[in-house]
Amino acid sequence: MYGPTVAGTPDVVNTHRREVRSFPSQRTFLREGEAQSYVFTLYSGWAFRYTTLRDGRRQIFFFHVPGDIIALESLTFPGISLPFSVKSLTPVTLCAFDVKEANSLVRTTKFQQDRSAVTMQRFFSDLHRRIADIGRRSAMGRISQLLVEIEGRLRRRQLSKNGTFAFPVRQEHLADALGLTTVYVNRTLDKLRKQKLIAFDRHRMTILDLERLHEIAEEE
Amino acid sequence: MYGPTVAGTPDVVNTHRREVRSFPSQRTFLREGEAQSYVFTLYSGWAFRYTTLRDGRRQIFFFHVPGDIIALESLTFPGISLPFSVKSLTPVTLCAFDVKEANSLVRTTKFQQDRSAVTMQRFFSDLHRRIADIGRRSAMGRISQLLVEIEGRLRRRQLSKNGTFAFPVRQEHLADALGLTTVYVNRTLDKLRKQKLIAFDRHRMTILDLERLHEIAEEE
DNA sequence: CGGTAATTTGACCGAAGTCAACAAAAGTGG
DNA sequence: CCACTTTTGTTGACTTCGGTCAAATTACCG
Repeated sequence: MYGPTVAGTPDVVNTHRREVRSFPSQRTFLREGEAQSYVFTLYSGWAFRYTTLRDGRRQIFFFHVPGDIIALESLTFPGISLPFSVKSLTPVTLCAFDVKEANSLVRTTKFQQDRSAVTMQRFFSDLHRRIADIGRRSAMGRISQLLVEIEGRLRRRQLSKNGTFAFPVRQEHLADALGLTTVYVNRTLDKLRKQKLIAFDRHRMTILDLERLHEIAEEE
Repeated sequence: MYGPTVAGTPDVVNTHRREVRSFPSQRTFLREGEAQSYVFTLYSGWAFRYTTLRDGRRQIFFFHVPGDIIALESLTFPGISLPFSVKSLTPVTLCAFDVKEANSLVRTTKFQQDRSAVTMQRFFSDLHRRIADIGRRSAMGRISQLLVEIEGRLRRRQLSKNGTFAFPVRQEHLADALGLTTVYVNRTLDKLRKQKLIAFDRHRMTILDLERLHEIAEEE
């Protein structure tokens, strides 16, 4: 259902795959504090990077969709210990690359270099935007912003058709990603639905009016 | 007053400085969207990276203290456009390095390599922690966490003595960094002061009980 | 079909925001 | 060095967005 992407996957994945690993849904497959000598791309499925506070509260930093590189940072700083864990949201298939080799592959061509620079730039940009969202936007703004971001990322990989895409994220995850509670996420989603901006059932999200949603994302 | 650091500064700064630039206080000297072919170290003074929302709300992502590298990301991804601006909080002196050269210098010795890996690791860790703070901690927790973080960073550079350090950050900046309002930052600082955890006047901060502050930072 | 997990709804609460006035510092020019 | 202005910080009264608690519904799954 959350199958492999084709066009959007960095070529490095297809030409120099090293090792494939699969995990079931809801499995933490990278743990905070570990140092990685591998870099992973998410071949199929969704995952998220997160941390857990001492009393169990959780903060989700980022949702990973098919085609994403999972621990980007260790690509350029192999051996650093990660400040987050990564957990699957659906069954996932990962491709593992030796950091050294992945690096030399990326550096091979100007095309690959630019492509990975763009990837990095988007990632950092999304991460910073998330901080601004949580720090300075209302619940409406945050949720809109996240939906717009994810729709865009999926679209580039042909995983969103007319604003409709598979969305295996529970309201609890949205809450943990956006600094809200599930109850309030629910009420806010309801508001977006009643305003005919989005439609969804449990597994499928449709953005009905991207332009207005984007407007709300920016203004609220 | 916010003078140069000695021991904590990456050696690369002292041995291969390229160009020195100075800016007055309150000057935005790196702008969002620009691509940098230089990497900067903050030789003296404080600065912060931030973004501004359409309606003027501001989110501060990170405070930079003397000895910090300013746009870390462009060290490994030269040419990416930055998702943030950087503004001085005091008069600052920067050392600019050509990215290419800085990189080859860093790669020269195992020592330098490890050192810059640790720097990166700390930076990413602080950035992720900030997200978790804003998303999941109370005002008390957020402010405590930030003070503990900054005291630690300054101490490693000998800029904090017995928990006392120069602190040219206005309450407005704390608010914009932590997703709060100045009024509430003020009340919360007052609470910390009344609990004898910190003391401060406008330019100087003293942490009176680091252990308990750290406890609050983790628990609230 | 029955049990568990996820969503939805209602009633109530409180942490943090808003608005506004004032006080204390810090510049600034004469 | 002092009046004057501007920035910051402080405090009070009141509001609100989002949280909490708890009880339905509704979806999923074996």
